[in-house]
Amino acid sequence: MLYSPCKLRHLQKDTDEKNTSREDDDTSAEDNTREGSFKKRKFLPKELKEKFACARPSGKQVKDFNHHITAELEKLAAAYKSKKDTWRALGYQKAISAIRNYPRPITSREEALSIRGVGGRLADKVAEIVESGKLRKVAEVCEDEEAQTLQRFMGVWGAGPTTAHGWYIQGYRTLEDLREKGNLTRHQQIGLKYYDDINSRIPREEVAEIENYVRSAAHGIKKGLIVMVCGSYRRGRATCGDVDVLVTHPDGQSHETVFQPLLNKLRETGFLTDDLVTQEDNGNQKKYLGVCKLPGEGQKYRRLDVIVVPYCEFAPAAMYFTGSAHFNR
DNA sequence: CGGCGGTACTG
DNA sequence: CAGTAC
DNA sequence: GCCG
Repeated sequence: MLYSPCKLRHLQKDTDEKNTSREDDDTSAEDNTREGSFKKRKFLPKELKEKFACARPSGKQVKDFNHHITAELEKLAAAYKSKKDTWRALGYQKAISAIRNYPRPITSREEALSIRGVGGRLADKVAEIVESGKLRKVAEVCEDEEAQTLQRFMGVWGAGPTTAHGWYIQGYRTLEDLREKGNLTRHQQIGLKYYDDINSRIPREEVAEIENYVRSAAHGIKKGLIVMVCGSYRRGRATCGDVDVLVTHPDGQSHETVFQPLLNKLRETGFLTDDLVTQEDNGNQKKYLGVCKLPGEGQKYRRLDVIVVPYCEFAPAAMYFTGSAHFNR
C-alpha cells in the first residue's frame, strides 16, 4: 500500500487496543460531531478528502458480538505475555482482534476456524467457550499467584515481563511492596502513582473532551491547526485505553514549530501533569507521551500521546494510528 | 519449519 | 546493551 | 498462538 505525496517513514502501527488486559464495555452513541465539523472545513484539498474517504472508518459504532469469547481469550493472552511467551501472546492477540471485528455471534468451531487468524487450537477454545461459557485453561494458566502478580506488576507503565518477573523473585507481591521497597525507574514511579487511573478505560465522551481541550490550546497557538484523536476512539469503541492525538497544519509548514509551544501551553494550564517521553523523533514527526487530567473535580489521570506530523502525512498517519481492521490485512 | 514491525527512548 | 512502548 |  502506498500513499503518494510523501514518503511514509517510521509510521507507527497500532493494531489494536494497547491495553490488552482490559476489556471494553460495549454499546452506544456514535459521534457525528467530529466528522460533521470536519466536513465543513473548506480548505481541505480534494485529494486529501479522497484519502479521508479511505481512511475514515464507517461512522457506526462497533458492536462486540463475541465479547464473552474475546474476554476469555484476553485472559490467556495477558498471562502468556507476562510469562514472556510473546509469540503465543501475539497469536492470541491477532485472533482476538479478528474475532472482535467479526460481525455476528460465533456459534461453532467451524465458523471460528473460517476467520483469518483463528487456527485449530484457538477454534477449539472458541467452541468450548460457546458451549460452556468459559475456558478451563484460564483457571489453569491465570489463577496461580505468580500469574496474578506478574499481571498486576505489568499494569505499571514502563514495567514489562522482565521487570515484573524481577520484582516477583525479589519477593514482592503487591503494589504496596513496590512503593515501599522496589526500585522503580522514573517512568515506573509515574505508572505506579496513577496505577488505577491509567488502567481504567476512558469513556469516549471524555476522550472527546480531551480532544477539544487540546484543540483549543492548539488554536491559541496557531490558527488552522488540525487536532484529531485516533486509536480506538476513531474506530468507534465505547471506551479507550489512552488518547492518541494527531496534530497537523494544512499550510504544510506550521507543524514544525508547534510541538513545544503546544506542550508548554498544556503544561501551563496544568492539563499535562507528568511527562513520560517528552520527545520522540521519527523523521519529521514528533511524538510526546505523558499524563493529563481535565480540569474540575473528580477527573482521572489519563495517558495522552501527542503526535505532530506534516500535512502530507496526515491522512496515512491517521490510518496508522487508528489501526483499523482494514489496515491489518 | 521460520517469521511474527521497526524504531526511539531510558538508564 | 536490554527493556519498554508505540 | 497463526500463517505461508
